[in-house]
Amino acid sequence: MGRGRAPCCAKVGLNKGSWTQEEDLRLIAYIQKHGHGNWRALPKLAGLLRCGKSCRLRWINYLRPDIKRGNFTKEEEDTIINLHKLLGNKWSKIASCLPGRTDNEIKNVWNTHLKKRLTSEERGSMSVDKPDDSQSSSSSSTYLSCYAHEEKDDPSLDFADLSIEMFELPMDIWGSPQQKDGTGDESSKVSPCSSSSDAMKDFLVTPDTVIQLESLSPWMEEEAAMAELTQRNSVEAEEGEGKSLEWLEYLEKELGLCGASEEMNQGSFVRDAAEQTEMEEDPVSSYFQQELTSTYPLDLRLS
DNA sequence: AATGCAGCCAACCGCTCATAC
DNA sequence: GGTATGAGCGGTTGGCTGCAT
Repeated sequence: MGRGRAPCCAKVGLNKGSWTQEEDLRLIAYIQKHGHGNWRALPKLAGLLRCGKSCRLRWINYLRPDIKRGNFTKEEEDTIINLHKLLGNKWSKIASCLPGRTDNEIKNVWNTHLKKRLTSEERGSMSVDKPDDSQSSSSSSTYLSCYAHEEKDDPSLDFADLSIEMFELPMDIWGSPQQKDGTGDESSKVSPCSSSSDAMKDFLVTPDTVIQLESLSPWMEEEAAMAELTQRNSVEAEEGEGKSLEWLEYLEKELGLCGASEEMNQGSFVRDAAEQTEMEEDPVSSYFQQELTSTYPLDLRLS
């Protein structure tokens, strides 16, 4: 084990750098339809000139429906700091304690804000607890809240609702695109290669997305035809809502959020005895038991 | 208005881990 | 048990953006 390995794919002729809106759409559309059983094969099947790794990263860090965008709350920052004390640079583990946040995001926040904040605090500037964080830690200028959620500073954010709402967005794309955000996005310009934030924003907001999708790869046309057939043959296919729920369940499974929404709905997180025991031995769970027991829907799968 | 600089974030790279054969 | 492969993780970096001069 652990011998390292050859690159996940021949990188010749593959795109690198920022993802375009079209690439995002392809990826989302493909995963929405087929899931991501095999990352390595996915780009080819989806008609993407990317390596599987890149697709995975893009999905996990940006396109996943349950990504919580926006500023980190004070609570989240504190959680990160405390967990970092316990775990060190185990970003994925820390991320697993912060629903909707990715390891990459947390790592960035740590490196850019929290580390500095801690350093300055350690220097004895404790008395000057400047709300500098609010500006720095969030980098609000570039942190696009592309889903146009009002930021809830409440860490007990309704994760289930968030999941469902976000998850439904792509479905809208296929059917009736809606403007999720009532604010009316003035910046509806498509920036072809930018910053993914823009791509995503456009993807979500622009009502013309369906047209854009129609112009995508051949497989999508085939898929459309197949879908039509399926629609005739399957009652279930006509149940958009049912499909949505299935997809949500699938996504939750895939993303390890299994049962999160149910649990949230029930207002309690029931774990079996084994898990409980495991958690008790775990510094992270100890932390949460002490500090945040009822706050976050934990999905601690610490190895 | 132009330029330089610093901050920030998305994406890449290289490695390890997990698992199937 | 050894090997091949897929997936995941953490560190690093490229480039965009905003601010200061």
